[in-house]
Amino acid sequence: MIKYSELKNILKQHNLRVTDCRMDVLEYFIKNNQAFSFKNLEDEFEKYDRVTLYRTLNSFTENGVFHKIPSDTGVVTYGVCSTTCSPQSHNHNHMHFQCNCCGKIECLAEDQIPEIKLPHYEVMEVDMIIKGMCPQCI
Amino acid sequence: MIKYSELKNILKQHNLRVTDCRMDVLEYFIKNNQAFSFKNLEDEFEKYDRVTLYRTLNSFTENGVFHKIPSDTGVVTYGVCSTTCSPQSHNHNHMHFQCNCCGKIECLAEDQIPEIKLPHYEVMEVDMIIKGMCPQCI
DNA sequence: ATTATTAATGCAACAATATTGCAATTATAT
DNA sequence: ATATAATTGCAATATTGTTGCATTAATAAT
Repeated sequence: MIKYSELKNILKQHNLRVTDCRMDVLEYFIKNNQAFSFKNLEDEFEKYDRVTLYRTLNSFTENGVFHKIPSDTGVVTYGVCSTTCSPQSHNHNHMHFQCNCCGKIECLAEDQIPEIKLPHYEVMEVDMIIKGMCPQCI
Repeated sequence: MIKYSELKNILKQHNLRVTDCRMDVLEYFIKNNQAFSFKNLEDEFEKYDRVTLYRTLNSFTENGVFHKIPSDTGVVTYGVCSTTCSPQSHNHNHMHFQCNCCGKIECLAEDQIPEIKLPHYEVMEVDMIIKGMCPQCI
């Protein structure tokens, strides 16, 4: 269980004001340790206006608290950035796992991403989406 | 330049009727050798109704002619599947490159995808999104 | 602790994106 | 050439995301 003061510090470290909505959303992501879409949040936090949730996701993304996770469904999900990310130096290499059974999306350790070399290209960022079965569903 | 009869064969091989819209869309993808979004098609093919283009993309995807390319913008783009793909056996490993400069999205050779091993997980499909600069933009 | 300043929230309206039903049309098989 | 079955275009609808603005709340300054 993450402490209130820790959540607060994360917001402050990213130059974000501390508000109820931001605290609740951030806590929800961290305590579940998985990625969520806007729709997930809308269902979970009916007490907040849709627009506020959109803006929360946007400000978190712009300020390096969250990163967007690519998907081929048109539905973007968001994950908490590793602690080394900031608005200035954002770690752009991510590895994500999506379970075909329960649908859960997780962020996996970045150091597992193999180095990619492409002749004639300049590689700046690598994002891997791995689909399959998670330990709980096997 | 791809021949009319070849395009026709691709459609027939995937159990799709040959229509003007499908021929035009497929030719557009193949001759440009890159990925396009719905929006791209809508701009290119004003002669066809938006709904028809949506349905064309969906039928191509469902029948293994196209595959969807993940993105973190919420805009899905589509790429032509390799010739070995069919509705029955679809090759699910893809490597895509998106140029941060010109925006072009390309499908890269599948054999360049490194094998991923995740303890406790069952990996079924790997999709890599690589961002950077393409040869033309460097 | 109180006040001034600045930012976030909620609401309404709007914009963009995607889907469905159905009649008319077109493609394929016979 | 005709029958059958699928695709198209249009209209309506649903879903998803954004903007402007008055009110409210959070931080900084006193």
